[in-house]
Amino acid sequence: METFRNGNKKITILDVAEALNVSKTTVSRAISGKGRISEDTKQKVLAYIEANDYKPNVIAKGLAQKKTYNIALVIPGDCNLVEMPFFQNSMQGICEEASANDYDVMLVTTTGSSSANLERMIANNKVDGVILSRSLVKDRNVALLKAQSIPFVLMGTSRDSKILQVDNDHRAGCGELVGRMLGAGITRVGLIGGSKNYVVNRTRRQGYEDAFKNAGVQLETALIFEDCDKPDKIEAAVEKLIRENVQGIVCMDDVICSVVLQVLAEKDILVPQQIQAASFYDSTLLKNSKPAVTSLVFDDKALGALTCRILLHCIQGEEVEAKTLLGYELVIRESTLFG
Amino acid sequence: METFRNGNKKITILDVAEALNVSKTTVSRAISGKGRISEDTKQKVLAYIEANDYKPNVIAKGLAQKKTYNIALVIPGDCNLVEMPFFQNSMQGICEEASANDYDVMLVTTTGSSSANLERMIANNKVDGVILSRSLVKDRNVALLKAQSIPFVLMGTSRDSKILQVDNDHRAGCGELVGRMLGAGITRVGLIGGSKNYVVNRTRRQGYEDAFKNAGVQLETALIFEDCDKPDKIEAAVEKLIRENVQGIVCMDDVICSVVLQVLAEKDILVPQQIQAASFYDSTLLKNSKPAVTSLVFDDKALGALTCRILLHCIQGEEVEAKTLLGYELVIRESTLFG
DNA sequence: CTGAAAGCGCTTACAG
DNA sequence: CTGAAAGCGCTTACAG
Repeated sequence: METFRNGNKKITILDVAEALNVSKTTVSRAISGKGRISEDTKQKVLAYIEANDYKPNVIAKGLAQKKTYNIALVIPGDCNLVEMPFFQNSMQGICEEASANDYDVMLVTTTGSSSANLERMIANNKVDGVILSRSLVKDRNVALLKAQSIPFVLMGTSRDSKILQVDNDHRAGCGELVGRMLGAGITRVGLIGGSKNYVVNRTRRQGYEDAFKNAGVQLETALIFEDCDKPDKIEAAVEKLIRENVQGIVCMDDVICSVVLQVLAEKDILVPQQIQAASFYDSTLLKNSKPAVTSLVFDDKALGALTCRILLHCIQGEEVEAKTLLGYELVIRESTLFG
Repeated sequence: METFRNGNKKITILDVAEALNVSKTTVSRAISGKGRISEDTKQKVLAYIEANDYKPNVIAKGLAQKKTYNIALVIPGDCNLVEMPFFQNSMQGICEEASANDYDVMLVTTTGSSSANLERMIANNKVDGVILSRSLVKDRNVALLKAQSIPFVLMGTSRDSKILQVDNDHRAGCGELVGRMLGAGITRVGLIGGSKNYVVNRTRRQGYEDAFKNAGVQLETALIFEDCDKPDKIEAAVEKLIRENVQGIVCMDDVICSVVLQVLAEKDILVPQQIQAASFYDSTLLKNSKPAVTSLVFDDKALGALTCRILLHCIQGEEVEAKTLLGYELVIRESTLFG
């Protein structure tokens, strides 16, 4: 019975040591590459390991080294539809990068403002570091992490310059998009954005403001609508913008944009002839809509991978950039009329 | 220096043993509740632990017990927009349930058909069991898991009765939905579904067929359109269904449904007066569309939690149901005309 | 009821 | 270049 249940019992470092008539120390050294060891014995050990499919027990290794080879990824349990692709894609980038470095990622979903789950995981010594993803303006996870002095990096933006952060450059992206409109003589351009609780939405607005400053065009706050997280708020915003005679509307996400297009269509306002439209969050929604929408595209997967890499460096005690910004791409489609 | 860096150094079982003048064994027993121990000393230990905020090192505990207190969650790295809410919500259910049982969940994203990442995690002994989520018809993860004889449960459906599975009852849900239409005299009802590579889409079709069988109505395969994973395929399907004079259309997801509504609107076909429509995947898309769409709603979070619970039971060697089905809710809105 | 000791599978000074 | 030994922080027969 026993034999059956242990059919594929894992072989340990001791097994290979005995088989090769060397010490565990030697085997360990051959694997880690640390410490002096002759090339000969090293190859011998490596060959045996390869042949017998030996895999070191990472848990035991971790115990001895006081490491876990795990990182935690904290994502909001209650994110909205619009943000799911961001989390999905960045998640994949993180997992792949971690895997490539023999790390694994533990998932922590935070509900509401409670950081109990993260706390538990840290108290249990289960991770070497953590990735916080796209945070709210008021984030209690940050406070927790700081108090525990555990390495962490924010995949997103924060005004707190003390926390490591890497993000896509929403500000520059939005700046260029709006700047192009202004440059094309479209000076009355409205902005419709989601919840101001999200730092990312505030960052986008900054890009909008930058563009006006750079173009020397007077900003009109009456053309800015934030916290439009429900269809009716978006519709109201569009109607006001129409009354303001805007020539262009920039939307902070694809859902907002599709509502905008719908409202404009209902009112028989032509896009782009009468009002131009552009958006963040390239998606099938925007690609397939009529007209196809000019939009900013970010590489979320690359963002995840980079964030993970930076955290890993940080865990290994290396110096890392305090803030890293990744680029963007502006895909121009039928909904706009600039170059 | 040292002292600063170890400012919040974790206290170990030895520390509490010495502080209390008992053995590590005793402390361990007080915590685990295993083995004989006097109520007095137990309380003494527990009190000290509480007061000094001692947390056992789960890694060390795991090493000694040959357990990890981790489970892996495998999700497709490349799922489409429509499925994201499913993964997000079930993920949350899983994490919460795991947390409540002092387990943590490791994330594995599989790209394409490669199960390399899962393999690595298992080889590294990092998990006690794994949850496979909504699988493809041909799933190589299953084969891998079986070969390793590691506990796993599928959050979804499979024809392989040997694998533990828990799913929402898409079949019964679809059966009831279509059955209601048939019962209301709407006998020409079309079905438009996504990729047949997904088991869940096949399951839904079964429900559709069940309804016809139960109602004694002859099924017409000409009214069934599968693999409609692109807008143009959906449009083509709708046009054919119109020519077939259908009275109702059932869509397998909200994106399909929104395309269907769009096509019908373009052709000035009234919903529900001329053609009724219903869908799976309740979402804001369906709730806010005009008309609001009758749809099947499933509790993905509960599904995740239950799946996790079953896996945990399985890991603990308890008997579990081979297959568990969770209910559904049919939300009737303006797009249909039955009771 | 309690404890000393061995063990989980590794790593790493230390000595040779 | 190699190994014996101690240690990471727990658990668990075994003995008392």
